[in-house]
Amino acid sequence: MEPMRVLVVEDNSVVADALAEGLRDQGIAVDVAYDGTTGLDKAMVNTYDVIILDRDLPGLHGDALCQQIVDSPSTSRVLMLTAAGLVEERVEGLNLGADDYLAKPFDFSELLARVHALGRRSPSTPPVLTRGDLVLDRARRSVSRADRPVPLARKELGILEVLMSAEGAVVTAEQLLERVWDEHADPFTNAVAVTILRLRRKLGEPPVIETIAGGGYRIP
Amino acid sequence: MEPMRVLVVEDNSVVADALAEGLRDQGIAVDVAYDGTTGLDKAMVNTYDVIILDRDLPGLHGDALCQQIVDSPSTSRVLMLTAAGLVEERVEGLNLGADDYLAKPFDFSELLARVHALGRRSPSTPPVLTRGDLVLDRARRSVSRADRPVPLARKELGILEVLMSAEGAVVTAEQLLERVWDEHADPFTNAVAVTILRLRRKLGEPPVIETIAGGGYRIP
DNA sequence: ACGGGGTTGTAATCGCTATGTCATCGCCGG
DNA sequence: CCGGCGATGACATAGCGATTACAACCCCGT
Repeated sequence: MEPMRVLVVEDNSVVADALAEGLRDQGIAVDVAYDGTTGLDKAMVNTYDVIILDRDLPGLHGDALCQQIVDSPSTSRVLMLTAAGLVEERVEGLNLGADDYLAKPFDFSELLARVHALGRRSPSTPPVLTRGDLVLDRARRSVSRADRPVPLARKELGILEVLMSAEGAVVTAEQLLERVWDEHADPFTNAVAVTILRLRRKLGEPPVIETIAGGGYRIP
Repeated sequence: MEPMRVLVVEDNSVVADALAEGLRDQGIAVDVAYDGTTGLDKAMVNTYDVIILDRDLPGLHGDALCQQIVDSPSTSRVLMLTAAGLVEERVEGLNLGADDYLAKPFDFSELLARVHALGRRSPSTPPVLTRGDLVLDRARRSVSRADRPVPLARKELGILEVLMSAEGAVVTAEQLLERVWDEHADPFTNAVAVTILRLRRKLGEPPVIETIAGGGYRIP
């Protein structure tokens, strides 16, 4: 399954890195931005399920950032971290369109619970993807071809999910790396190629995944 | 969809009525009790998805009421309102079986979010679940396989209940943690794995619970 | 209060397989 | 022929889930 994607925007690098590490331990793909401007860039370019946003940011303030995210076509949910647990702060954040709040200092497990809660609410793509005789049922993490079940490993399923939801468009190996692994993945790896190979084997004949010379894959 | 059913138990009638009104605005069916005894009566007679319970009640104390509700065959979730945000209060409440807590003063939207979160996990599901030769009777808290009774411990039953009501969908270990334990549970525990193991043993052959590599269980 | 069976969580270990690395292969275009 | 890119095969291993053993705890009756 495609992992949940989270962006952490926090200027204190110690906090940011600790958060990122903790979330990654949970199998979440995490990107980090140490200031608001970078955060906004990443939020615009990539697609995240949840954006964890420190309210007190140097440069571009968390409130402004939040508003921009909400106004953008992005569907990301925003979890705002506030310094004090004041009710007024919460209300302000609410008005700006954040989806949840957490006052520092917080318990990591509580943060985790909320991130998952938000991720679950995230507008989910259709539960069942279909392409030709291929069917991918997200809820049961199962794939079948011509009514025959095809057992897949995690990354294989992730790749197939991305390719199928691309609706026939070409997806570069690099995009696959970002979405199924995360942005910190070694750019020189050929893990994608290997996984595509194994995926093709399991899916059998006739071939479903097409290679586009010059760097990309697609399912027509 | 059937509306969510909520009971508010709160002695301050101003607060109680405000809450009720706010919840009704959200399309929730709300009953109100202004003291613990009445609250208990209603809780026993009707079926609620969520019971919002003021801890500090005249007459029958909130703690006692909570315990009675939890011990009863009712499947209602309890959201306890505590006066102070003291950690001790929170821990006590959870030990008594409350599913969540909220410290006064609270933001209404936060209360709402939590009520929905709790309600989501307490569907007014059928009283008897069936899957293959497995039968789970919620009211009697009993399980049988191929007409043979299978005695189960509480957590085991909880897990089985979640899996059976998932209708063949995959449930992640983490979702099980949230629903069978509570949302503040230690995310690094392997309690789920152990309980699944014991559950499998008691259920015998052939295996009912399938493991989906990549983090999940299901009953096909 | 006391004791005991049953229940539950923790931690250590085991075995397996999914996954990544590396080296090689094969094809296509100059 | 050669250079480059993607496919492939072989291998090493990290990490996950299963399992075991144990300790803490809870609830019940005496």
